[in-house]
Amino acid sequence: MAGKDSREFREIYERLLVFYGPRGWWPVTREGGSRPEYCGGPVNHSQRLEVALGALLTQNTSWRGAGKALENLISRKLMNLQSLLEIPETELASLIRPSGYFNQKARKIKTFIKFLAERYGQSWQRFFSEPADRMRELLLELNGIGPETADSIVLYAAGQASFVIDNYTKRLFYRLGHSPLGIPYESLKRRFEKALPAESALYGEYHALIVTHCKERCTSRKPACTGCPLSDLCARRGVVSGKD
DNA sequence: GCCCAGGCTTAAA
DNA sequence: TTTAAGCATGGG
Repeated sequence: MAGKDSREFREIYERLLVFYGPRGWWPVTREGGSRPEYCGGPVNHSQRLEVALGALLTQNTSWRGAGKALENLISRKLMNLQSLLEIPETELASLIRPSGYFNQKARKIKTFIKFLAERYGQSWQRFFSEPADRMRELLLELNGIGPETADSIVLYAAGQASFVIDNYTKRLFYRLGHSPLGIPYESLKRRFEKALPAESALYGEYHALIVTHCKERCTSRKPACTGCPLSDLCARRGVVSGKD
């Protein structure tokens, strides 16, 4: 089974990479820049923090709104532990309004920031050097961080191999005929991690390509199957349907 | 107006 | 243990 997944998951990856090209995930704001751009992920700790907050802010929300919320924080020089620790939760909520669920998300950000400060103090950057499994475990204990957000932080903020699953991944691999409709998160994650070598660059690119493909082509309502780079591998090619 | 968007928590069945 | 409701803005 792992052998079959291994061949097929790699083939899907190669096809998507050729078709769309490298995605440059996760978007980060350059030093002196005003908004997040796709240029290859974080290279400093302020950017790692930005990626982690972005992962919280984009929960069940389009990236557009999350990006705008990040811009607001960055333009006010708040993308550092001390400022985020000091800002009142209500003020934080008003700044991240465009990302939706702003009250809940403000609380989640506060929870995460307090965790870093209380556990690591001044050397909070050490958090990103925790082993991937340990980091994931710590994140999952925090209110507001579930499996996808935890994996996004481990993979894109810390640069460690942990495969990210999301609804796009579930939908695409269901349509391709590789997994049942309501497959549990951990189950699909394990399949990817067994099928592929544990390389953060590979995991990061793969997830980014899946998101691109599902946003641009394999959409919820009317998938654009004509010209799809995966159509000859797909169990549901040409099947027009409402959902799924 | 309805549907969807790079989820998660809490409470009810 | 599975299912539903709630969270909320913004674009198509």
